[in-house]
Formats: sequence, structure tokens, C-alpha cells
Amino acid sequence: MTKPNAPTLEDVAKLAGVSTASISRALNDPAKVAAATRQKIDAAIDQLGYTPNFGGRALASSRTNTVGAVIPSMANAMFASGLQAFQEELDKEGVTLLVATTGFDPDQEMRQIKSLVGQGADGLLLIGNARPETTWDFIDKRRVAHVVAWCNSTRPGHHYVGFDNAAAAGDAAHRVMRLGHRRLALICGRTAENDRARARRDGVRAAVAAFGQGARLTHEVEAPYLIDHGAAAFSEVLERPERPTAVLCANDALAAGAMMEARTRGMVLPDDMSFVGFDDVGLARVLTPPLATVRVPQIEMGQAAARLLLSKIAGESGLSSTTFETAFLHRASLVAAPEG
Amino acid sequence: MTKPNAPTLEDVAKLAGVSTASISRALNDPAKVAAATRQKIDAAIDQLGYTPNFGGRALASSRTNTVGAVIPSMANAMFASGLQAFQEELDKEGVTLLVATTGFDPDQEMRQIKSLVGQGADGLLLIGNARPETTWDFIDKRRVAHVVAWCNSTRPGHHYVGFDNAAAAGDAAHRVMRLGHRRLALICGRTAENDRARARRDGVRAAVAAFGQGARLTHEVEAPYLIDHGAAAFSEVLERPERPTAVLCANDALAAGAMMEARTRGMVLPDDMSFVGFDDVGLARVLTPPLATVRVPQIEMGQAAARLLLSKIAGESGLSSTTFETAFLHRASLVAAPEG
DNA sequence: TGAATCAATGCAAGCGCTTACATTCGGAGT
DNA sequence: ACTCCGAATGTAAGCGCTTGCATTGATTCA
Repeated sequence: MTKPNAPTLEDVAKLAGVSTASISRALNDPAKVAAATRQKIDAAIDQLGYTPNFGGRALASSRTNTVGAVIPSMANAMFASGLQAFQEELDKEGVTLLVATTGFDPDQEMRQIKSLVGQGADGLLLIGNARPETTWDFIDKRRVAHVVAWCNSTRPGHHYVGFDNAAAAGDAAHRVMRLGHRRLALICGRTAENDRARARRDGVRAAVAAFGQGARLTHEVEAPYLIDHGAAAFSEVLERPERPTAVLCANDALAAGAMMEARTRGMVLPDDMSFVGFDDVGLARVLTPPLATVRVPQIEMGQAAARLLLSKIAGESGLSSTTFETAFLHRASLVAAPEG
Repeated sequence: MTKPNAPTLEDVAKLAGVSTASISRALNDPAKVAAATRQKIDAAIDQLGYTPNFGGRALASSRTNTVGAVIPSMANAMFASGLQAFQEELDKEGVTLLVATTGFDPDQEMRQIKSLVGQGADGLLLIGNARPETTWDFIDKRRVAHVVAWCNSTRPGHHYVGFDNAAAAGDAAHRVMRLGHRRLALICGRTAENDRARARRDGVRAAVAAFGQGARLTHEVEAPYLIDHGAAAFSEVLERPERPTAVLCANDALAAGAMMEARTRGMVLPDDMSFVGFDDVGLARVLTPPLATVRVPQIEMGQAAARLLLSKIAGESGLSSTTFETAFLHRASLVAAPEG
């Protein structure tokens, strides 16, 4: 951190001819210092190139102005712009973002949470609501300020900022069925380790069951959220005796992989098969045909999560969770079911 | 950070019946403490659920075990997996990653660097080599441990971990020309604010000039690294009197946008136009036709950058920069130039 | 047996900052 | 003119940890 010869508050104080306390106040609560004094102080700070020492500040105020985000992966575009927005919002308040990834592993998540708390994070952004009891215990016991995002439920006393994965996925399925599709396949994320994937699956199942009219899921496959796994999953779908007319994917990357595989097999899209994704990441629009998908309000979520978390850290009460709307984006990868 | 009632070193000391110094030593350098004492200490720590206070530690040792990454954007897949690898590598050593973004703005970069240093980052990961003199001055003066990545040159006394943008782009151009293309267009990143974009452009220019045989750039456009800008840039290319047979894009997202636009205009790909991207992000393979591009060793770079940075922080000497190889990936978006 | 050595431990001085409390001083109220 | 008040500033006590130095006691060597 700061180098040995870095100027300290005391140096500034001497130069400005005031006490260290005034400088501290000028820095943290300028209103408390007379304008003239503030001038002198600013000048001294400039001249010395002074920056407050982080450790000293943290120690004395027991705040680090740092919050942590524990996300499954940065390599997944799914979280990228939300996290970006989160970070930008924090930045406005001078708060810095610590990032740790879990690779969708609950143990790893626990480790990272502990580590970030140990690093002094004032608060935490967590993805999804499913985690072992021991993890919740730790959070509760340490009274870690936190927000749960990308989902729309959590345990009592906690808060979320997200959207309704189940409803959005159900809505997508419903629209597909309204276009005449009756045999649907579902390529889903790994439900064991991912409550959002689980919600999306359950939403689809419920919608299909509710629709009636002979609509059914010919096959469900689970796969990690990666292009290649989407391709493999689609192969598996095709091996089934009953071939679907539309494939719902719990994620755009899976859909992209599935479509790639379909084309490799000589299928003509969208005529031979309709595809629907989820998330509306950048690649959805540039696929051929463009991928119908569900828009997720990443940026709004990231910002709202940041604000909520900062409020919690500030100790505000009466805070509440937020559910954002999703939007189904009908694009050319989804067409009416073939006759017959 | 840690809550008011959190146990301190002193609490542990009392419980274990030793001095705080011994505990500190047991924590940081176990060899210095007798096994029996260590046992007592561990037991006390467990019983109290003690975690060292971050501020205290930082203040006393002037190390935070935290490093910062200052990147243009998290929303850009270009850096995602590299950063992910960087983080994982740091994690192995118990170091936490702070992330800040610049939106490709040099002033913002300066602000973020200052902020991260102020937050106590022990070291910094910087992208690219181009930044205002004032920024370098700050880094030098404060003696901030740092590594420059995604490029393969830097000023004396600094280190990089990256690859040769110019050579890789030149190689791509060369391959395109060898396929018979003589009229090339270049859709480039914003060279004013992005030295990698500049290097790629210069590499292409040099390769074209060196190739001779009537090969030339019909048009160069600059655009931010976003799909929509790629589309707009391609429109601009087509407005030119002289139409190219191949378009080189400095980034896969630009290429995806350009291809999308081409298809919108009824062009048949790759017959009517060849496209080449750069970076080999996930979407390159799932485009139709699959995008020929340059593979960038993101993961290796991220890991190497982390190790180099940790070594620097540890004060090791005799460290050196690394240049990784890139690979041209010939995919179906690139075909031989049409006859005539 | 006494001196020298060394490993293990304790003591205590900070690290740089924040903040409760004390002090000062100019002006408002009477 | 005198008291009272509040704004502006200073004083100094920590925050929890690391670490140089001092101390202790056991071990070794002559």
C-alpha cells in the first residue's frame, strides 16, 4: 500500500498550520470547516500529494468503503453488465468493488464470503438465494450487510433485487405454445447448484402443465451455461424418440450452442426448429436467425442493488426488495409450429 | 467491516494466556511459535471465532493483500476470462481483487488508479500501455507495483504480460491477402484512446503495404467496440465508392455487428464479403458463418499477470515481461476472394 | 559448574486516522 | 456592558495489529 515516505495527516497539518482533526473533518465533512481553513488545507494537500492512508482510516472508522461481490463467474456475460453497473454506482459514492468468483460451487462461495468479510468488505452482493444453511448462518451471525440479486425471493429479514425467473421462463414457454408448438424441449442450467436455473425450469414446467392442449416437454437436459454444453445438450434432445418443434434454453449461450449444433446437422433455422434463449446477452441479436430471448434488466438491477446495499451499510431501515420486469423479445429464431 | 463486538487479538491473548505478539506470530509466521503454544492459540481462536481486523493489520503492516485491476469495461467479453483467470490466481495466494473500470477514458483511469491506491491496493493490473504522462508520473512517484497487460511493450522499468497486437493483426491481414483479397476495409477500435486498437491498425496497414500486388485498404473506420457500432461502421464502408471484398475488424463484437448489417442488407456470407475478427470471444464460433478471428491467450495472460504482480509486490527482482503467442483461427467467414 | 548461546515469549511503541470532548472567540440578546 | 451560545478549531485517546528489542529459561560447550 502507501509507500514509506508517503505524507501523513500530520505532515499536511504542519504545512497548513492547523490540527489533524481539522483536516480529517475537511476531508470527511467539509461543512464543518470554515471556508478559509478549507482553502489552506486543500492547498497543503495538493502540494504534498497527500492521500489518506487506507489502514488508518479503516482502523479508526471501522469502515473500508469497500463492498464485495460474490458471483459465479466473470467469464459469463450474464453478470457482466449488471456487475459493471453495480460497480459504477458504487463508484459514485467512492466505494470500491471487490470481486470474487465461485464457479457455481457453494463451498467456494462460503470461502469467498469469509474472505471478503475478512478483507473488510462493508457489505456483500450475492447472486441467487440458494446456499447452505451454514453460509446463511455465517452471514447472520456476522451481521454482514448484503443484498441478494438475480432472483426475487429470499429468507425473511434479507433483501433481494431481481426478477421473477420462473414467471419470465413460464411466459416464454407460454408464448412458444401459443405459436402452436406442442412438443417442447428444455435445455436448462444445473439446477442442483443454481436456484435461478431451477426457477426457470419450474416456470417452464408449470406453464406447460397449465397450458394443456397436449403441450408437453419431450425432454429436459441440464448443462453448464456454456456454448459447447448447449450443443451437446441439443444432440441429446435429438436422440430422443420424440422430436420437439421448439427448444427452450435457460440461457443464451446454451441456445447459441444448440443452434450451432442444429446447423451443423444440416437443419434449417428457424423452419426446422425454433429456439428461445434467456438473458439477452449481446450475442443473441447477432445469431442467425436472431435469438428470441428474455431481456433481463441487468443494468437496473446492478444499480438498484448498489443503492440498496449502500443504504444497508449506512444503517438505514425500512428498506425493501425490488422485483424488476423482464421482457420477452420475439426474434426470428422463434416461428409458428409447422402444420401437422 | 467487522462488527463492534468482534473479538480482538487481546481477547484471544487473554483466553490463550499468551501475549498478543505470540498470536500475531502464530498467525503470520507459525514457525516462530512453539507447537504447544500454537495449539492453545488455535483453540482460543476457534472458540472466539476470531478473525484479524483488516484495518489494524493494514495499518501495522502496510500491506492489504489486495490488488486492483483497472480495466476499460467488464461488459466486454474481451477481458472477462482473462480477468477471471487473474482473480483465480490471486485467490490461490489469499489475495483479493479490486475492480475498477474506465470506460476507455484516460482521466477516469487516472481517477481509478488513485482510488485503488488510496484503497490500499498493494499492486495494480493495467490494460495497455498508453496513458498520459501524468498517470505514469503518479505510478512512478508512488512506486505502485503494477503490470501492464494485453500489450507487448511498455516503458523502461515497467513490465508487461501480453501479446503482439500489431503482428497478430498484420498476420491476419496477410492471410486474407494470400486468399486473393486486394481490397480490404478495416473497422478499428478508437485509436485515440486505445493503444491496442492502434497497434492492430498499424499492423494491418504495415502488412498491406508490405504485401504489394495492388493490395490496399479501401477504407478505415473507427468505432467503439460494440456490436451496433460495428454495424454502423460497415454501412459506412459500403458507402464508399470502392467496395472491399474482405473486412478486417479489430474486435469480434465489431465483426458481429458488421456481419449482422451485411445480412440485413441482403448480402450472402461469406460469398459476398469475407469477415475477420479479433479476440476469439465466445460468440465468434456461433456466428453464421463462424467468424475467422485471432485467438488471444486470455487465461494464460491473466495467470501470468497475477504471478508477475505478486512477485513484484513481494519485492522480487530480476522479473521479466512475457509475450504470448496468438493464433489465427480460420473459419468460414473468410473465403478466397471472388475472381476478377 | 559457569559462561555463552539460542529459541520462545513478552513488552510496548507506534502505524495514520477519527472523534468525543475541551477550548476559544465573536456576536447576539437583554 | 455582560452573559450566553454556537461555530470553528484543537487536544488527545484510542482503533487492532505488527515488530524491534528486551527478557527468560533451557541447552550446550569448555
